[in-house]
Amino acid sequence: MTASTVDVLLPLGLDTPYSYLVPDGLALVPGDLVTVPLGSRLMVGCVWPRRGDAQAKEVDTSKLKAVKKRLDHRALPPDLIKLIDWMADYTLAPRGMVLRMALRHEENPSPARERVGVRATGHTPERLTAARRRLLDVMSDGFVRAKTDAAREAGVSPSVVDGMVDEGALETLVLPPPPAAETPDPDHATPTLSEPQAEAAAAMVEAVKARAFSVHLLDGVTGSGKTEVYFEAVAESIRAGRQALILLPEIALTQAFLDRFTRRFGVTPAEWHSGVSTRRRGRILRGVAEGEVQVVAGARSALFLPFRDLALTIVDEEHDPAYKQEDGVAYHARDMAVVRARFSSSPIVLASATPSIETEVNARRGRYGRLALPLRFGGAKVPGLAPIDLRKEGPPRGRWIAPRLQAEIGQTLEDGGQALLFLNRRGYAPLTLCRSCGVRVKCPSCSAWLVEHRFRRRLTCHHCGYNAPVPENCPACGEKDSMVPCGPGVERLQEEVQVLFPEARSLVLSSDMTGGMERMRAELDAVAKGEVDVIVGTQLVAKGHNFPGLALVGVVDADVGLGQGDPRAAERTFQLVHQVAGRAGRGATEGRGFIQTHMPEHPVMQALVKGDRTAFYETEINAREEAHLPPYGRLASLVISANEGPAAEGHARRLAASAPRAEGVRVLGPAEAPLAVLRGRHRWRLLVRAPRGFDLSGYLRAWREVAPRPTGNTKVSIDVDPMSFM
DNA sequence: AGCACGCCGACT
DNA sequence: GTCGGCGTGCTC
Repeated sequence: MTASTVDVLLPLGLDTPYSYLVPDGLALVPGDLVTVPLGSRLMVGCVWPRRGDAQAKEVDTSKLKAVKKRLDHRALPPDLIKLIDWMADYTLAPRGMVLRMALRHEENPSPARERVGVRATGHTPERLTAARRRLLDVMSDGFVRAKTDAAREAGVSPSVVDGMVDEGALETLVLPPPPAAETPDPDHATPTLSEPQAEAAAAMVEAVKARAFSVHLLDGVTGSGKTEVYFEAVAESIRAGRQALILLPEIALTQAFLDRFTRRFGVTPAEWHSGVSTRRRGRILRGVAEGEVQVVAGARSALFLPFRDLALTIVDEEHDPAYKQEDGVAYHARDMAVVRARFSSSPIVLASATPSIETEVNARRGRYGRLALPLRFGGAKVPGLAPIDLRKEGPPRGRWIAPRLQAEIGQTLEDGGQALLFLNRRGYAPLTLCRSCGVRVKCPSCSAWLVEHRFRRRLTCHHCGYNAPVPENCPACGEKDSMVPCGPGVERLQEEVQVLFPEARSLVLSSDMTGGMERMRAELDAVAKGEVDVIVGTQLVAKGHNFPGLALVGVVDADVGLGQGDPRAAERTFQLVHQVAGRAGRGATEGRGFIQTHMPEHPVMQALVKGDRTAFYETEINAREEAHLPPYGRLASLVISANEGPAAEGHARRLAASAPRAEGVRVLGPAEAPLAVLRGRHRWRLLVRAPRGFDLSGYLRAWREVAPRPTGNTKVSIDVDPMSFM
């Protein structure tokens, strides 16, 4: 009689599960979370399905240790297990590292702190102070309240509550844990939809009812009411008592989104992102696993939540590059969401005003259904963009606002409207150099310039976080007071606004704003109330916020990132500028937009100026097809990093030399990676190009088998479907 | 990911 | 002579 064993996958850099003995009386199924001994410590792992094929090497039974215990609170559902296996195969990451992403948020299963409530006993104490009287008044309804709530409602300090408990006027009792999220009401406020909106909504509702895998592109310009439309599909999944996941780029999970959700469903959705406390996440996780939490709005990590009955996934702003995770396991959350939808036999909707080329092509090929929304009837218009040719009518030296844009801002302010200036550069100046010797201030551990943040009086590296005070004298030649800032950032642009329009109230909105979420919320409120005249913002302003009073949008430098010939840069510029332009004219007023550029003839600029989305997609899709770039070809990038440059380069060369031959596959490089040094690591890169439909992961796995092992501190990281084409 | 083991340089 | 740096390999 052989003792039974299970395979347990551990959240480590291991690709294969380990076998453990199962103690008598413990029933385990795949997906169960268990504590197991590993070496000298205990750790949480997940019971994994046995591979169908006879696992090649059985471990010596005498070596097996036993499962310590099963964590009772939840198990990973089968579709999530499949997703983890699939992702590991696809990305070449160790299975355990993918599992880690699904377990990360519950390393400390919250020891649910007991909440204590109080209730009136009817007994009145002998000494009644004013505070005590108020408290008893509030409590006289006989309801149970949390201690702090009772104190707050009565306007007394918590010690008064404690005093009344001691006197016997109040009794304490343990409160049940609060629900992870309130139940959304699918019929709270049903919207009036235009005909095209209703059609798109109906198609999505049908897809939810079908309980089968399907992908739809919900394609509608800013202001066409995409959110309201997909909310109808969410409502259907709630009605069916099932679950919906709404993925958003972290930065777009704003109050504006939550407000819209609340207006539609009466309550806020469960939020899942890095800003949510561990305790709260623990509760949401449990609720999701048990099926009580019906709607989660979350950033990409929400993809790994253990939904009990996933009925629908929405990927909002599906084109957003924030969905791509670069470090650790390299994956694209949008693509993985599609895979999970397939494994859970449920529909997924990709929503965007400016779909990625990949998604657009999938829709054109008919692989994805397309639900197109025209502009909202009777609503405001998306502004056209007037080009300002910086070669002909640029601003004077040291300024960034061209005379024509200045005049337009002036006119807008006179008319009482708000203006938004968009510049995708944080800080004061992207470069600081010595006027005397020309030296540029570099990051000591990255190949990047330090960016001045005048507000904080520091120079900062945007790649590693290094920062130092702004030097008064040149660090190279010692010349006094010779350091000058070069180029604009949003802070410097605001300075220019203050000079040009001394009366105007201006505000900088960027991700490194101090004060966190609350400050940001307050600032946005101020904007909405019309307390701000000119907003100067980075890409943050493009995402999700509504500025009802906005009458003018100025794109200060549309050329940022363009010109190096990276097709992805063109796509990104188009998407970003298109979105920023969409911020204007969402209210009653018709907005106007201006775009400053050195290359007005560039196809991207032309498409933006004419508001011609179709032209952009035609040009870009043709270019991709001709160059056999995704989605008409496949790419993988291998970054070889080491503490010393020659070690990285040497290994990159040996690696390239060991590449297996395959029909249609080319290995390009090695070349220095775009950021040649990052956090003190020297980086070289290989790029693999393969035909469409080629099993790139399989090829890379075979390559890794025959490749020389990296030694010392050299590391190879693989990115299948990288964002960068260069 | 940890943790132990082992091989090399520089100190009480 | 030992302490301790890190590079390497193992954990069912």
